[in-house]
Amino acid sequence: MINSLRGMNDILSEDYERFTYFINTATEIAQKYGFHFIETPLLEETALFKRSVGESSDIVGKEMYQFIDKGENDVCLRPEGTAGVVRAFVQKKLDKAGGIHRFFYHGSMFRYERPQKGRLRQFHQFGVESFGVDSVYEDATMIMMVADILGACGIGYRLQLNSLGDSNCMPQYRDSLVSFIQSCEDKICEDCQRRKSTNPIRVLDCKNPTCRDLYTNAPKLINNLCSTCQDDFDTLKKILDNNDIAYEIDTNLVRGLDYYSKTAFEFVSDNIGSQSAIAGGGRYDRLVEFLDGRPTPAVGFAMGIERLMELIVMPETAREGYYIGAMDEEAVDLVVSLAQKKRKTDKTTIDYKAKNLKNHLKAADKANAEFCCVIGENELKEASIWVKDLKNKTESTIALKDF
RNA sequence: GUGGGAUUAGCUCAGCUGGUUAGAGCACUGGUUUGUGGUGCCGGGGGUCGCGGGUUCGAAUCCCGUAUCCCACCCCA
Repeated sequence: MINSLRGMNDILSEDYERFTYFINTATEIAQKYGFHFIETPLLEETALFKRSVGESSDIVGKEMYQFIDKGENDVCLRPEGTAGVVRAFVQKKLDKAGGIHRFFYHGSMFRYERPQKGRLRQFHQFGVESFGVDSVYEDATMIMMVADILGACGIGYRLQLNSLGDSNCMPQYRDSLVSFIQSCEDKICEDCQRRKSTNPIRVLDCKNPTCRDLYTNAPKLINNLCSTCQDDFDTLKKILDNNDIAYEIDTNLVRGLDYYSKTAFEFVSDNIGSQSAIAGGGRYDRLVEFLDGRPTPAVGFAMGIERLMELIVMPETAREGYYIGAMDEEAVDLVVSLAQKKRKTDKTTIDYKAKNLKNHLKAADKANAEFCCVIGENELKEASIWVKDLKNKTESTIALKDF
């Protein structure tokens, strides 16, 4: 038997119901916010991710499905969605067109990681990207959209918020943090030594108790924001307050991707194990120009669909449509024709085998049909069909021409 | 990539320190009280016990390897 590859799942049956329910719900909401669907390729030039996600990130450093194709192009399966959307945005010259462009997408992402619950090698994200709006109101709107989607799916969450600063204040802060780390370099753990050069802000999030103690005196980004960033962050909090969105400030919240600036947020769930981030996003005002576009402010988020799956509260599925069966072999052909006719307007299932009434009722019940329709000896004689409403438990025999 | 646990029927699992034809519940399927379900009764099919080696008279059970899943780390959605 050939099995699927490690970390790659099939989605079917109940999972598929939940999956499509989520996509449909999220799509509907994104459209209400004025976003338009965009589909970008699963395969892109490797350079795209190196320049956008950043070479220092784990994603690019060790998790990409990267290979040389038959044309000797260095390509890889997309590990995240934003880079491709930005590439498309620039390639279609929407940056030069100006104005506001809002997109949403959903699809497979690939990361070569060790799988565990809520972490797969092929997984699915739903995301949105907004281009051309520098107002922090757009950041707030993104957060409210995530809240709406999660709310519509009955999913509880905590929202964590931070500001990463911009090109004004971030580099300065980074420098001061690095020199702080250097001051106690001999005492910190191995991971932090590595983080110092790859992603220094991450050290603040270290779980090692010794490191934690040392870092209590480290400079805090939140205290080193420039006035623009500080004002925007204050405004963001005010907007969320006004719209009844609860949040926690997490000064250690760092997005793993290099392109983020200013607003960073993460929605987490306490009910799905250690992979608790269910949505993450933020502002990335510099990314469009990193990818050779005209400088364009942008903000977006992505949600991990697999992590949401078991949290989604599905609506009750009501009985629907018809089940048609025959009690005598002679009626089977008639039943097939009737079903074909009914299918033009309603969900209809049939059984090709003649069975007694009891078995048909059982089958209709299992198919979750609203009506169980049966043709037997009596009905065949008088050109009628017996119909039972399985919800109201009422029954009647009606002429075939009225069925 | 590192460390730990698990893997027995379609699903959830039992199977004690190795001992004859490997079990349960649910699901599936057939028959039933001669045309009334979801909630009766009786029966049936289905497992080379993840895979490959080894120890043994004998392995689901012990050992080694391997694959996958789960947990923690790393990191992220």
